[in-house]
Amino acid sequence: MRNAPKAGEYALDPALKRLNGLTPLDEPATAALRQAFAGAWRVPAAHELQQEGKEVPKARLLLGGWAARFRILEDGRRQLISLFLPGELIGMYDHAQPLAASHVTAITDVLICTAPPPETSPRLAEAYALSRALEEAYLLNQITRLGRLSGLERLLDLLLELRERLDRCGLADGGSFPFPLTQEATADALGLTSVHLNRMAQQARQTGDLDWRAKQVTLRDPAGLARKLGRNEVRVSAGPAS
Amino acid sequence: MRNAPKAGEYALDPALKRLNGLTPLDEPATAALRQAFAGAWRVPAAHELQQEGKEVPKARLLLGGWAARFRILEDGRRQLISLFLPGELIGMYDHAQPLAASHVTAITDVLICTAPPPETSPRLAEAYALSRALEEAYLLNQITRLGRLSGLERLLDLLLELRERLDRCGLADGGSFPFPLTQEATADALGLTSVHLNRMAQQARQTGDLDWRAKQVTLRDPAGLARKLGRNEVRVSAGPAS
DNA sequence: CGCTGTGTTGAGGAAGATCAAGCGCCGTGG
DNA sequence: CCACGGCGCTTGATCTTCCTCAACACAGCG
Repeated sequence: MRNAPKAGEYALDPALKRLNGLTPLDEPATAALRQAFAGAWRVPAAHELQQEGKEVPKARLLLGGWAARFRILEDGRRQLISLFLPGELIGMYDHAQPLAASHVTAITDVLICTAPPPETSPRLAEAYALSRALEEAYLLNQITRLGRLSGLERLLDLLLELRERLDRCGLADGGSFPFPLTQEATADALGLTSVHLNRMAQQARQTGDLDWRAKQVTLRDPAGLARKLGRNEVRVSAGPAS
Repeated sequence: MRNAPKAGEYALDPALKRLNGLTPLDEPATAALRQAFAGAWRVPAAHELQQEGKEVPKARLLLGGWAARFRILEDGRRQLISLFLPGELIGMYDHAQPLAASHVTAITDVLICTAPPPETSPRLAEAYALSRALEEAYLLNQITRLGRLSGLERLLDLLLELRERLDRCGLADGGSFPFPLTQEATADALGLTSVHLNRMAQQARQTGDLDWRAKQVTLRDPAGLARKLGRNEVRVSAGPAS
């Protein structure tokens, strides 16, 4: 975790930028968010944020760092279901006593806070709704990735998605972005073995599409790559914003 | 579609049974639902209910028949993302002008109605929330299925899930239930080719675990099979009801 | 300085895809 | 009534992708 910043180093901007980018927030919303940020706490890498089958605590907002949602089978096989990036919601449900459908752990050191309730402001509620719709769309992406793409395609498709998502909170610099997952964890996300993932990564390097070292990924020509893979940007609302 | 009942033949029970099983509904909720049922309409098999990228019309409730959510890649590869069974919600979102993240088509002839708004009653809102949480849990199931299970495991795991879901609306009879998907469509759901799926099905037949013919599936000993696969029932709430 | 975790490479094997053909069933039209 | 055609299911042969097992290199860290 060499390159994972300490929790104290995180700017609060990414989360605010993402939510505000989903839909313009009003004064009560930003005020509530800033107050929530003030009560944020840090969770070190590899620690549990949620345990499958246990009751989900209050909805939380990820302010900095990466977390992952996964399931483990009885024989040890592991599937990484999705990733949580800065500005994304963890465990927001509308029903009583929700149970976690998966584990969640911190991948890097992580900064989280309690999410202000949607009743705070209609604008905040709208931002949450959009965030959850995006989350669902990412799950659908993951399903088609695992079901119908080859190993190499899966890797590149995932990286393109992450680039797009990080861009929403200002954490992508062109085709470059932090990528704290080990190859092992990446393989678990893509339904591959780490050995095979490694070979696919080499292949992507040799074609020049990918530079991946020291927890940092650079995609040469993300737009062209997306076109080649037949991947288009995720949109969940016909409105002017996202 | 020989065995698909005509839309007119559907009882309205399944949907009501499912929703009421999620959380006990009150008088306003059941009244609103019955009124919505009265305005239900029929969509023939293979017709579109929703188109990817287009704006989602009002939220709908599936009263009878099966529908499927899927994506198609540019080169024709197809991934069936999830299934909609009687009593399940289609296209309910909390934000303005939602865009469909996938296609939805009717697999059998289908009976649908507009879903009464959640504001109708807090009980109805709770039922919707639980329904959506279950839907998310099924997506997670699908992800681990595609990512980490073998072909044979995928088939049996999916069938176990469908049995459980149909049981919620009273459409499963022990280990037996209607299964209107072709092998081709089933393969698309499981990320396999139809040829390979066929072989896995034969294998399951030979071990006696599965009887699948004429759009009808029977699982011998679903509980034992679930145990063998390490699969446990889906629960999304710690409350007394599901 | 040795340990552990992560990435890399090789050789061989298994799961699943592809290509191709045939069969039964049913609806359609002559 | 029968011939035809299409669709869904089944089977065989061959090829590719991905997995398994094993070893080693390298870096960070106690």
